[in-house]
Order: sequence, then C-alpha cells, then structure tokens
Amino acid sequence: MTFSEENYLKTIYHLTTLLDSEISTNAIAEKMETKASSVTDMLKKLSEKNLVNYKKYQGVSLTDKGLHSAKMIVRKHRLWEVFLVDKLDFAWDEVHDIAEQLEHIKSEKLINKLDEFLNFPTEDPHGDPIPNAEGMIVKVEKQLLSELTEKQAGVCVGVKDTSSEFLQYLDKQEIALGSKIEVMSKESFDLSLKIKVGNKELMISNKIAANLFVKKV
Amino acid sequence: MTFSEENYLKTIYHLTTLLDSEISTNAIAEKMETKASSVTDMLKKLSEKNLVNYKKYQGVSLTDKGLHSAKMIVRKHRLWEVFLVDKLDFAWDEVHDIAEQLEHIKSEKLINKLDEFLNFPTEDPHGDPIPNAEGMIVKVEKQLLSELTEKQAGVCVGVKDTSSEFLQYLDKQEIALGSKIEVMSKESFDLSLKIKVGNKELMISNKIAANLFVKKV
DNA sequence: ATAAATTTTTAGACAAAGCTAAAAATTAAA
DNA sequence: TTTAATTTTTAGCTTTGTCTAAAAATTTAT
Ligand SMILES: [Mn+2]
Ligand SMILES: [Mn+2]
Ligand SMILES: [Mn+2]
Ligand SMILES: [Mn+2]
Repeated sequence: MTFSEENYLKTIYHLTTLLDSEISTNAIAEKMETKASSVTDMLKKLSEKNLVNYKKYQGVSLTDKGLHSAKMIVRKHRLWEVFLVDKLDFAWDEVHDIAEQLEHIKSEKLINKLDEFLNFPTEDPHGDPIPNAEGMIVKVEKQLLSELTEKQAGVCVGVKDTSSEFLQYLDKQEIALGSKIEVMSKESFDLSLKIKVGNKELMISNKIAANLFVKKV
Repeated sequence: MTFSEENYLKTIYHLTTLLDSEISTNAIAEKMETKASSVTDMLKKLSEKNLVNYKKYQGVSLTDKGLHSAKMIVRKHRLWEVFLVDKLDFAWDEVHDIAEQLEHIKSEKLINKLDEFLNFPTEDPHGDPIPNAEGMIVKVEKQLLSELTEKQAGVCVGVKDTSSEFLQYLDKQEIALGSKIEVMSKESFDLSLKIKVGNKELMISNKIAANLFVKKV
C-alpha cells in the first residue's frame, strides 16, 4: 500500500467516526486539501483493491479490510505520538507532523514491540484511543466541557482540536490531561464559562469548551 | 528531498567509502539493483540541485552539500538501528530493512532527541560509525580478521557483510561485538583459520574471516 | 415540475521515477 | 591504430498521483 492510499483510508476513517454514514468525495477532498477529481481517481483504485465500498455519486465507506487497515495506521500514528512524548520528551503540540510520517513505516513486529516498550498504552497524548493489534478500541465515555452545566465538574481526558495553537493555549492556562475542571458559571449570552482549574479561576469561550473532552466526576 | 534522491546519495556515499574516486553509473546501478539509464536520469537531477559533481561519461562524486546530506541519512539509519536493538530488543540481523524506512523520516529535532535518548552512541549494532549532528565520524582503527597472523588476537568490533545469513552464522558460533578472538593457526592452502572464541575453538573459512573486523590486542 | 445551483465524474495533461532499445562515447584488444 | 567490447547516455514509453476544465448527475430552490 502506498503512502497516498494509506492517507486516504485514514481520512475516510476519521470522517466516518464523525458522521457515521457514506462519506462524500468533497468531504475527503476538503480534509486532504486536494481536488475532488483526485479523490474520485483514488476511490476507484481503493475500490478495485476492496478497501472501500464505492458507487459513483453515492459516496464511499470502508470495507472490513479497509477499516482494519485504517485502524492499523491510526494505531501506528498514536503509538508513535506516545513514544515521542513519553520517551523523547516532545511537547504534545509537536508530535502530530512527525507521527504523520512514522505512521507509514511498514513492520508489524516493529509496532508491536513499540507497543510493548510503551507498556500497551490505550490513549495517545491527546486522549485519543489507540487500537490494539487486533483493531479493538477501548471506548472511554467522555463529553465536551461545553455540555456541562453550572456546578458540574470533570477531569480533562482529551482534546477535539489538536492544533498547536489550541494545545499551547491549554499549556499556558495549565490545563492538561488529568486536570480537574469545575464549571463555576455559564454566561447564557455567549455560552462562555467561568471555570476553576486547580485553584485558579478563569474565563473561557464556548469555542474552547467545545474542544475539551471531560469525564464527569 | 525525495526518498529516491536520498537513496541515491546514500549509495554514492557508501561506494565512495570503498573506492575513494569518481563513482561510475554502472556501480550505482548494480548496488541499487536498477538500470544504468535510471541512474543517469537521477544524476542529472542531483547535479541540478548541487548535490553531486557530474560530468557525463566521467562518473560522479558528492559535493560538500551532498556529502553532508548523505551523512545525515546514514546517521539516521544507524541511530534507528541502535534504537531497535537496544530499546526494542531486535536482533542485529533484523534491523536493517526497518532502518531503511526510518532513515527517511524528516525531523532534525527527532533525530537529535533520539540520539540523546540512546546516549549518543558512536557505533551501530554492526560496529559501523554513527556521524554526529555535524557529520563528524569517530574513526576506530580496525582490520579484518583475515589479516591477522598466527598467534595474534583481537576483539571483534564490526562486520563487513551485514546480511542476515552471516549475522545468524555468527550468533550460532557465539561470536558477537566484543568477543575476543585468537588466531590459533592458519592453513596456507585455503587461508582458513582455526580460532579460539571464549574457550571454544572452531574452524572458519577465509571468507568468514574477511568479513569480520577486529581490533588487535 | 422545471430551472438553478451544487456535487461528482470524466477527459486530457503533467511531473516523477522507472523501464527497454538504440545511439554515442570510452576503454580494451588485436 | 583500427576494431571490438563495454559503458554510458538518449529517446521514447509506462505507471502513479496530481491538476484543470468540461460534462454529467444530483440536490435545492422557485
Ligand atoms: Mn496526531
Ligand atoms: Mn493524537
Ligand atoms: Mn543497516
Ligand atoms: Mn548497520
């Protein structure tokens, strides 16, 4: 499988986890910053290899084989991110681009030994689940901070947006995975929140809250 | 730089360390198991980018820029090999193919952090030197076991042939980097050797001896 | 239900990197 | 020093993945 094929499969997989339905050509093109015509070409190729179910004009979905391949790529991506953060001491906002390259290294033995070396982590540095060697994923129940109501509290367990800007904002506010966050009050006008992290209080916009996953406590 | 360009540079570098002179198109083609015509195409491209000095029909050599790039690729290859053996517990005959992939990952920060994580090794699992971040190489004086005469002894410090077959043969005979090897006698007819490793004596062909580097003691 | 807007596919081109076959240059042999 | 053998380059073709522009299908609006 080429890097390009792998990137398409991964994109289709990610889009599927957001909207569980047939994925449109345009959605793929937008996410991959490429042209719809290129996507169509690739969908034909992936369909030929039985990695996707594709009927023209009807969108596309992953076959069992395609789903498994996609999960193995995601597994590699996230395990390498754990390696970079835990072992090489990278910050959580620096690892994605490198993992985009490392996820294409082909060696089952390598990834399984890496998994063992890292002590079989179930989540990556951004709180995303890591599929195991069989493709099984441990689902952690979590919700967006923006869904909590006043006086509710939760532990930060993940981020939706993984951009450097957002992650660095969280660093600046000393919000990390594991931080306990309490909703002090909610402004009905713009849905902004006053929250308490540790013993500090701060105001965050709804946009921030809608990109932080918490587990209610 | 593409994977392909990097592989050509690395090959030219390796050939240069063997025969310090202009490298021929055919030599490159043979080593890379490709066609001479493909090599010519690539040499033009590398020359255009000022990575090699190329005059047609006159062979090729690396420019300073090309030499540095080649060394950085070799550095990555060998550091990843150390990682695989020391941290992930791979055998020394299993790591080359994986390192062939990993050497193309682009991130200076990654390779320098890996270097630190591994404690700045100067040699890879096969005894080959690892260029530092500036491209400097610590040369260890070593010679082939086949060059020793009767009664001389040395410590095994490297292998010339790094094929799985050869490395596994050494494993079977319990010869590893660091093993002390003593030449008991040498057969003048075929240059085969009777050697002592640890407290075991064994016979080895000249071909074996000509692929083992030792440091005289 | 028809027209307009949007999405998706097709057709045709291009760059990268490889190949084969033929031509040109160099090197070795007679 | 010619001729023969070898090496290297050129010319032309193929595949992969991309693009633009135009055509076709689908969806939305009137
Ligand atoms: Mn990532
Ligand atoms: Mn991640
Ligand atoms: Mn190697
Ligand atoms: Mn090596």
